[in-house]
Amino acid sequence: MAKTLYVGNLPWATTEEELARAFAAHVKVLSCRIITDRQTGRSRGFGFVEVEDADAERAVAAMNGTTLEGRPLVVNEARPRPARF
DNA sequence: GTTGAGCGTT
Repeated sequence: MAKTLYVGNLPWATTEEELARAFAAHVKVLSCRIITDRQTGRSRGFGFVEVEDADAERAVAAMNGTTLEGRPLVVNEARPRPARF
């Protein structure tokens, strides 16, 4: 089982690898995805991290409020997406 | 070459 976490307030130059490393230091990161602008391909400043169900709250408590690259991170549980038909 | 509140692709 896995839960998706919303990570906001990310620096423009932050990559998935850096985000995964930051979370991997506290919890097990199953997958990570940085949302990039489809038009320009640049980072939108936020992303999503997929972690274990039991590690979700731990990841939020460990990473939420911390600073990455000099910017305070905002970590919360991602909103459920409407399933596609 | 920029910006900064916000929830994403098959």
